[in-house]
Amino acid sequence: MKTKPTTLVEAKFRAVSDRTRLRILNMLRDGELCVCHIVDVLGVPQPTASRHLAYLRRARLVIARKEGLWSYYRLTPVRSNFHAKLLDCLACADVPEFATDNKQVASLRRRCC
Amino acid sequence: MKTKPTTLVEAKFRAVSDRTRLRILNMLRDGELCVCHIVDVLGVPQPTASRHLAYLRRARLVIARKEGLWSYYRLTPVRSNFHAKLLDCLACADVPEFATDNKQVASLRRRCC
DNA sequence: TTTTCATATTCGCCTATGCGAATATTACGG
DNA sequence: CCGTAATATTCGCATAGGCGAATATGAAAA
Repeated sequence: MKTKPTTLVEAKFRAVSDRTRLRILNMLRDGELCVCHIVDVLGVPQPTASRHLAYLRRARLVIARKEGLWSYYRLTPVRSNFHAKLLDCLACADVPEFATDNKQVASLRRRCC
Repeated sequence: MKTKPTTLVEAKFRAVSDRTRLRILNMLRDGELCVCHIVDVLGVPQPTASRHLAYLRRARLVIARKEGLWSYYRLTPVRSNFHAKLLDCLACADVPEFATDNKQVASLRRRCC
């Protein structure tokens, strides 16, 4: 078994090559959110969101924080030039769902959850 | 069958989530190369390189130019902000093979092929 | 401790895709 | 028209990963 180990670069790129995960990362750009809100905005079953969040965690793109029953996710602090540039890509990625997602997130934040 | 259509953003990210394709894109950053040189530098079978080049073409990341028996590939001219940022990511991606690839490419170019 | 709520993981199925090997295609020389 | 060289595509197989459904985990409440 001589499978070449996957680099973190590849892992990060693969992580952002899925629509749902792109939407999650975009939602987190303005700060942390709890899983239940992410589920609401995405409109997907909770296990689906959880699986994608785990994927993003493995790629070191998000970090989770526990508080009682709730888990809050946020973007991992940028430590490399590559990571910074990758987030720049997100900022100008043309994903149809971003617009409505952003509105819903803004609305959630206004209700100060 | 209600499969959501994949956006070009996702396609581009998926295209760069493979080591071999990352190496190809990196090699092309300084200008076009013909397939046989790409094969040599990568050290993979010709059909493998060809398949990855086709993948990159579908994602609109590279363009091919035919000249007699040879095909020359180069990076697609940047037309979107996203595309530009994505290439910026490549420039600071930490991929082990880049260093030696760059040396081999530089050597090829010096021999003015 | 039993229940309940929020989240995470597992399972089964199906598609996407990587790879080696074989084959097809295309263009040129003879 | 053949043969050959350069490149592209196809096939068969194996693994990664997406999804729905079911289940597990973990913490707070009763």
